[in-house]
Amino acid sequence: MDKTYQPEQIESRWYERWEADNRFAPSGEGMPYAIMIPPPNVTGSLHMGHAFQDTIMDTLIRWRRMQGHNTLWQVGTDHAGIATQMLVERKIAAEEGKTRFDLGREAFIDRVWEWKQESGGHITRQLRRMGASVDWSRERFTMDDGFYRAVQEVFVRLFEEDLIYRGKRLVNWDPTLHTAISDLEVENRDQQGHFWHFRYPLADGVTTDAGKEYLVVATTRPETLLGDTGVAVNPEDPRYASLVGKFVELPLVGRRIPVVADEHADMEKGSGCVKITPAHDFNDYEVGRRQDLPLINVFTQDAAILARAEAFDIQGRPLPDIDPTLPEAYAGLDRFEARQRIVADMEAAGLLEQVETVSNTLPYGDRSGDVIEPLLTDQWFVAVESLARPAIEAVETGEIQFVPKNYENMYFAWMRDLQDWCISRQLWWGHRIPAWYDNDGNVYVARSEAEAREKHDLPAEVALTQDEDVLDTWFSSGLWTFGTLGWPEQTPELATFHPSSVLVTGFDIIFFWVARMIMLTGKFMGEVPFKQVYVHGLVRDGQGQKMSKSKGNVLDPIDLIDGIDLETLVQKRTGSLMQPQKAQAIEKATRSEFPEGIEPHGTDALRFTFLSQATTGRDIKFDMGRLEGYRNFCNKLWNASRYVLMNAEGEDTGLGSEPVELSLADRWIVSRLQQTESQVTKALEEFRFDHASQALYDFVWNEYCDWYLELSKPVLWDEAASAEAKRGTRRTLVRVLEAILRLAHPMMPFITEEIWQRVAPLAGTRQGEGDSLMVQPWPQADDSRLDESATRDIEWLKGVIVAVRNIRAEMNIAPGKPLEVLLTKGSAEDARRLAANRPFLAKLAKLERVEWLDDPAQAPLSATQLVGEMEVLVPMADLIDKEAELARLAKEIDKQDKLIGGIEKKLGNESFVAKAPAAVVEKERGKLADFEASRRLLVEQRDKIAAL
RNA sequence: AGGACCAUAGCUCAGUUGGUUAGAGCGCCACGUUGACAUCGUGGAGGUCGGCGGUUCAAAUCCGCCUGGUCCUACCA
Repeated sequence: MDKTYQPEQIESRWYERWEADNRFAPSGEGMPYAIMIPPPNVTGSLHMGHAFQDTIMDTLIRWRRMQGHNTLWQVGTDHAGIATQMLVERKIAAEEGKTRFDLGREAFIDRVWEWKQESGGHITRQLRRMGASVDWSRERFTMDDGFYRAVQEVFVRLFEEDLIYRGKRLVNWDPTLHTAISDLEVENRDQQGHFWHFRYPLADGVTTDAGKEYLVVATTRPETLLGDTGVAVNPEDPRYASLVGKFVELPLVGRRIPVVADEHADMEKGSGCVKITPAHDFNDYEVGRRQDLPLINVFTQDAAILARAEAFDIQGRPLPDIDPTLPEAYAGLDRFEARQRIVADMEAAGLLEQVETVSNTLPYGDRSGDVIEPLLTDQWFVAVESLARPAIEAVETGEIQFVPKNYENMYFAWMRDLQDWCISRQLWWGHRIPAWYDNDGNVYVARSEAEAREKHDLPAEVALTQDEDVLDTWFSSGLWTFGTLGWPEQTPELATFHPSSVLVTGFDIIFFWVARMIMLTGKFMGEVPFKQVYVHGLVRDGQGQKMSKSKGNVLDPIDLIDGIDLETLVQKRTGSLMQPQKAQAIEKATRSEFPEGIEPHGTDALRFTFLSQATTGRDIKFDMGRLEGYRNFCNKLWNASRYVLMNAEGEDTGLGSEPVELSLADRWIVSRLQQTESQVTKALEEFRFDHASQALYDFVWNEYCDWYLELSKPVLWDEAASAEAKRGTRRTLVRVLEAILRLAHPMMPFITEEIWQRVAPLAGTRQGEGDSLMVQPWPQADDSRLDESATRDIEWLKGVIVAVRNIRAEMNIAPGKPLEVLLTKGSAEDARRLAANRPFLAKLAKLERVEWLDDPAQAPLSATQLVGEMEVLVPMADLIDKEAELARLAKEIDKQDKLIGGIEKKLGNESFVAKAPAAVVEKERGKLADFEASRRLLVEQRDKIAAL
């Protein structure tokens, strides 16, 4: 083995080997355990969130695989409608100066497929780099033929059950992308805005109770005035009671619109009167429905003002009786321009009463960045009510469990207030809606045009055109758990692996995806899509900032693995920015944060870092320091293995029938191993990856390396040690390491496999050349191997060694200087332990001589430390700096006094003694005795030195 | 406005059902190259557990209020 750990070499090699050996496919034996990967965007690239998520899934899958489960990690990618279409549109625009309309639908879609072929392998390659043990043979893409069949089937069946309908509804419209988007794709941003108070003259000579000839309404959106179809007042409002049923004359337009009573109007706010624009505001739409007001749309699809408005009733039927004329002056104006003109015209007409500056929030499309417009359009919807009920129940009954549990509340809150789901998108890239229209506008929903004709008996002369729209991406991803397993066919995989075991996902897509999967899967499979949902937080940068290209704080997981030099990193972060003016600041920050670029750390270290930071339900501030620390941990494991191999390869490791003797240390480390195995297993069961990684780290570094390897040296290197003892220690070294590798493998697959290949033959666990750590049994703790007496003995030994080290440090004695040590005031047990551990003590504490002193009175002047009741003495003679030592002792005594004081106070409290459990009281008494003993020793020592 | 979550060492975080001398890693200080490892070893400094109040014999832990932060939902006519 090389002297230093070099991850890049071993990682790609092992992944290829595993894949070639078909290690990732289900074994076909054991209990099924399945995870469906949240499908990343096919043309996307791996970001920190993916890397984190993939690490968790892979750890679970590898762990369960080793436990003997029949594991399937289903892999695949998503076509990601809007995102991908926009990307290709931009690319074509940049390269050829053409729009998708120049190309036409078919040619454009061909181009998207081309782009998918070109770039679609990127993210899957990166997934491999992360070590993801997904079953590549089953890779799916949401636009595959098979998956499309599932999508069509679901659409058609839902339609046939009246759970899908088409209608003219108010939807979130993106004026840039020209498509409807869901509520969830809308991002609310705080803004400084204006609040205009307008006078709406009352018609027919009516006046208010206060004698005014107008009502005052306030709005942040004056341009929608053109579409007003009413003014609402609160039914309880005495000021306007007499006006309900009367009319106002809509300024600039001249339309007569009624004053209606509706609870939407808040008496406390403004004048108490609200203008109602049902076609351009979601609340007003509801008021319109309640009050039977017409809907008047005044916007084009670009959100510019129409020349002639479009009037509909609440069912979306045209209302020819309403005069659609709009003032010519505004026709074709963009909404924001129209706003200014309308405000100016109102002011000129003396109808502007007041302008307030207010802060409000505006809806933005999270893809386009444009202000979203509520717009009346024809769309397809899923009626969710009947689907939501069982979906809520599945979580209520615990059939699906969220981890951590508090996300269930978030889920319930959303599910109980669910609006019908708009599933049509005015895009080209996606699953085209399986609906056909004849020339009369009749709609036929079927799996194909042929089926539509057959079902509805339509002769060939009847021309049918397919709906232009495609489905919301989340409609298809909602079928992910069963669609990937071959549904609607009843495949063996579907029978075996559905429901899947656990979904690993970010809280940000609980609504987009998780909820919809539960609903659609419940409907079509009659069961839940997964039994548990592990919800993790967002990966943020070291300062807690969201990573984003525009902030220039993005870390690429691959760069953390392979390293990147500063110049390349700067270029990566500042290249092709939307706001190039930020480049300088980003460059500066990057140069100061990574003056040397980023070192390579390897996949295993990155994975271990993610796991160690995977704490429950909170965001992760990615810590470069920990990444380095865990890279060092890999190195530690590497070097410990080198030591073991150096001492075991070519030697007798106790596999044969020769007698074997286990030392105290051997028994101790085996005992501690059992505990570690329990801890790691328990932590994984609870999704506490931080605990699992911590337990492993502790055991490997602080016990196996720091103590056990050191304790093995006296046995292996001492000529006097017996062959049986050497065999026992070698065997323990090798077997414990082999168990460590199995325990660590799900978290750090590469380094463990590499080492295991060398170590396993010595432990007798490798079957042959082709064997892999991936399929070794998961370590199971054997409680019969817990050894408390060995543990106590080793703790004693560690205590004495640490005591001597302490004395060295305090007395400024060179670490290498051989010392003489006396032990005194101990029990027979202490004496026995000394006898049993003499060589270990000598080696680890660098002692020349260690003697038992029966009579404490004969102790020479010494530096002392306490181990239990026993004193550890290092005779100091004239080496002591009197003043310094007295000061140190005084400080120590003071510390003990405080501890003693605290406990005495406690024990002096009658209620404590009376009410606290006896065990607690006993424990306090024991502590008191300890502290007092320490104090006595310190005082004795002080007096001795003071007397010098 | 309502709700959720968070606040522990300079930094990133652990701390199961209340009883610990409050922990880890990184960073910091001192010392150290003998053959696993300087990507290391040994020792150390550093915290009134955000603030106030309450429950309790006992609170980092339970309850209330406050402050600060993150996020979600709603509103913003």
